[in-house]
Amino acid sequence: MKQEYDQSNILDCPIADVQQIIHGKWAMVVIFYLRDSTLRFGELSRKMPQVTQANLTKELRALEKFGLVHREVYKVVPPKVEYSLTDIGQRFIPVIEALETWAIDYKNTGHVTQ
Amino acid sequence: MKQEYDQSNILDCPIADVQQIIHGKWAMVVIFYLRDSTLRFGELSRKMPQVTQANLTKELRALEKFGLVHREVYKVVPPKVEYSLTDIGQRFIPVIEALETWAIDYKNTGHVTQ
DNA sequence: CCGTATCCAGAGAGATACTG
DNA sequence: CAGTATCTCTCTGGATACGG
Repeated sequence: MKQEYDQSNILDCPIADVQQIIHGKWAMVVIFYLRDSTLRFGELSRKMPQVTQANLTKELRALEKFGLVHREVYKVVPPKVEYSLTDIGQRFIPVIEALETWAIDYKNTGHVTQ
Repeated sequence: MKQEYDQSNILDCPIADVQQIIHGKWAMVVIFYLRDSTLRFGELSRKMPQVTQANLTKELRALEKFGLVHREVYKVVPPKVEYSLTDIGQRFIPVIEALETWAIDYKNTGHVTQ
């Protein structure tokens, strides 16, 4: 039988909490693309062709649930849905920027992913 | 049959590359604990009681493989193994710090994980 | 003390087809 | 246009036991 443990207080380490929110494979990439502008579902989807619509929807729903992304539905035909970062979502941008800096550094020092 | 695709060039988005490296559940937590000092395996293990030894080993091997963590083995009895951040590993610390700042912000604005 | 070797279960990522 | 609905399948995290 699987052992029970309290996922809400994994460690006295704030990083572990973040992991709860940003564990999706495409979570940070979505935030990356939304940082400058509001995007429609199709626009986002075209920027991330490797992600299926189903998975993109799941990721967006997760980010919405955790309050990082706002979903605005327009009652028009054809349907129009726009995604944008919330306030706390915007405050995540410095993390993305630090990550970008590091990624470039990583490549420039001869490291390779995979 | 599963379709082949090039994982090394997923998107023209540097964040996607980082995801290749930092996808382990405990990767960032390990870096968090190693940022100030070199730690022995047992010390690290005690700081992260939720992680089994097997998984901690796996994560450390992965981080070593990607060049973020250095593993120093002392040929003594009993065995002594020390882990520390490499140069490129140290340069990841700003990301961790940005993440910490955000995590605190996230909680202070009434958000909850889970 | 610091691991390795197995095994298993579940989450999640992908493919595909369909709908208001 | 912007999703659902399924189904599969891999990955990896967790449990447990053993080894130099």
